[in-house]
Amino acid sequence: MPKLGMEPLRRRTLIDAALIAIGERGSLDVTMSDIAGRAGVSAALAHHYFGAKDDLLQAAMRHILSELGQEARAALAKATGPVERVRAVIAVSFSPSQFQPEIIAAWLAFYVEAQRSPATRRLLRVYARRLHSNLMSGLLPVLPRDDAERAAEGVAALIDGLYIRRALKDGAPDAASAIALVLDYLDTTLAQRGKPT
Amino acid sequence: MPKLGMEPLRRRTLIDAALIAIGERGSLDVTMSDIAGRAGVSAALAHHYFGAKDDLLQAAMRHILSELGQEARAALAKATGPVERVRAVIAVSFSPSQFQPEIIAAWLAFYVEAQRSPATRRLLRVYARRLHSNLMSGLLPVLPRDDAERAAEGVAALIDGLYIRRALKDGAPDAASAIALVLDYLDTTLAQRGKPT
DNA sequence: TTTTCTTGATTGATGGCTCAATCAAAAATA
DNA sequence: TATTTTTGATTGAGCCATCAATCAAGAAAA
Repeated sequence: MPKLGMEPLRRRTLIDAALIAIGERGSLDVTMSDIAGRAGVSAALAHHYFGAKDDLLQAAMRHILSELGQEARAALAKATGPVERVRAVIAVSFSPSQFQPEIIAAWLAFYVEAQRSPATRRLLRVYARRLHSNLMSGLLPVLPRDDAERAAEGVAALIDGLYIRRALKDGAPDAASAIALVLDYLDTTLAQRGKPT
Repeated sequence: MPKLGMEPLRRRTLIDAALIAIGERGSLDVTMSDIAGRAGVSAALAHHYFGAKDDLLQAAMRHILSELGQEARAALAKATGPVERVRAVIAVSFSPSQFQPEIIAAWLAFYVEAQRSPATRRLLRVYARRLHSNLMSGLLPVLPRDDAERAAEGVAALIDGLYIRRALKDGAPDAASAIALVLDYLDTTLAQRGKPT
């Protein structure tokens, strides 16, 4: 029985704490002390395990990205047909674990960070490409390539837009109506251009 | 003949400088010295005219909001019919003066700031409401209220989403294809649900 | 003991903001 | 007109707080 060191536990705890802090403040403008405090350790320890603050933030970003990817894979596995794949991708984007103010605030903050940090930009591009390819895997069988591209771009933009609007949480759409809106867009597009299902 | 003081000139210059700085860095993480330097004055003077840094940033936000509003009013005035009004709103959102990386980066940064600053949040809500009402003024005459609401929400989300995607400037859509995408959404929605034009 | 884990204390840098002082031009006064 | 006074514009210098990052030394575990 391999005895694990503290490292994985600490890293995980610190990442969770970082995401909570980011979510609460709504930006990456959080101090290492704050994060470490939430994790119940000293700031020095956070540096010990992550090196620099940026590395911890990167790890946090990677974490939500990886969770999203996991959910997406699971949902795609259950999808029965092409269009179902697209619906699955949409549903995951607005699942309770993703479409909540804290996570959304973190996403937004990371988008801003991407302007400055090439590493973060790279991560966001990975996400964008994965989303695009997931959508295309469902759209290509039922739409001509050009229309599929357009539809994928539209769905992706809709998702991002609904996210950002949710961040203002004023008349922000809840998950249900957000999903409905995107599905409506999808159905309309398919009805107009798609091969019959 | 009223002799103007330096104040309006300086305020304007500083606001421009702030927007350039924000656009370049891609976030509100700009120093007063940087902004003042670009404006060719000392940091102390910036404080003299604006008080706190937040006040200057607020003013900068108000400025781009006001420019957008002006363009929108002008475009709406020229619109001949309801649907033309909607098209005008869309066109303005992607006009060269708005849909450029620096301005978009500023928008993004302000969305993040809104998480922390109630004043900024208020400003963004003003924008959101104005956009919504502009869209509705064109949609209500040709769509049942519920469908109009949905369409307005969809168009708004699409616009925001295309903005945020442009910020990553990877496979980012250019203005032309962004407009095309939104117009396509509009036409499709109208074709499906609208009264004939 | 040796190794791992953890922290308090410290440092160096950054950056918002204040303030006293300067300068120029206008206004008031002589 | 010449002189004094006032006022707005402007800045350099520096205070002060915040924070990321380091380090050396202490606890805990092996």
